Amino acid sequence: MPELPEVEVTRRGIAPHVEGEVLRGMVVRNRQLRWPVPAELPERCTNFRVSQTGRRGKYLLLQFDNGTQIIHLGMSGSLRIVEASEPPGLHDHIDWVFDAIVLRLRDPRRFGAVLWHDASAGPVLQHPRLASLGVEPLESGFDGRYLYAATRGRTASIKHVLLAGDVVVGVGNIYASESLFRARIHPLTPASRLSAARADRLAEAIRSTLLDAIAAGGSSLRDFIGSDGTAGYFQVRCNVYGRDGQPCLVCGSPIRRLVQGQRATFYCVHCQKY
DNA sequence: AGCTGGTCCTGATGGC
DNA sequence: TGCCATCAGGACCAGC
Repeated sequence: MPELPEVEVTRRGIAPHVEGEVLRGMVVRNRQLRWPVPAELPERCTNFRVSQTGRRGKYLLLQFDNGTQIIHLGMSGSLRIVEASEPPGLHDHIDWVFDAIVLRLRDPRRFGAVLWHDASAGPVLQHPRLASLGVEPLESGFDGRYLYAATRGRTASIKHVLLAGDVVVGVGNIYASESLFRARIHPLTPASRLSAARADRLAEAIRSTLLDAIAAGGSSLRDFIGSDGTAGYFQVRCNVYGRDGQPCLVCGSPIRRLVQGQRATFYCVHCQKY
């Protein structure tokens, strides 16, 4: 579930509880996430202070003075703030224990990850998982001009290129469909065929779609903390995603579903053009 | 049984 | 031929 907005809302939700706090210990009940949690990770950070939280794409960063924990929520991960006395549930794999609260990771499918980047290895953005990521969609480097240039020579569909993450990060399967709907671009359009004007439209659609979703999630932050972790996930009312067969909210034509690269794509046959 | 929000890896393909 | 970027598919896992 977590795409960029959910990760950003998670970051904002946990930040007031962990930034500036000293990590007193970690409880790793199951190391077998996407990659094994490094055995030395807890001792590297215990009794170190979280200087700040950060985010790169869908990766959440816990920065310590001696390095950074890199957390990915995968398909089913969630973080929440709980009381130390709250017993862990099934799939609650990792606790970060602070003086006042516990930060707890739940991840049933275990596609998530918790990695360590030591400060001695240089800036965390040079970590192998982060080094080749595309630009941040909500930062100034992302605009129509960039998107246009970055899609030249890409024969794959624009939907596929958005999901690939090497051009722009953070756009997952839901928001890819939603952004393409807002930009009125058919998901099967070859990326290289986007005109400069349509690249402008798409870049703006991606920004506004993600910002709207963050705003919607931000309004549920109170529920996010201390809940079962799922309340922090939200969907802005989708225009197309999951609405196969239902009428387009703009023109009334039926929304269609197709499969691209084993992922479902939803679009309006009438509003979205090649 | 088949579907589900992510993304890494491998091996194949194509352009220069 | 070799190198590189890109592409397509499979893999990981649990819950509904």
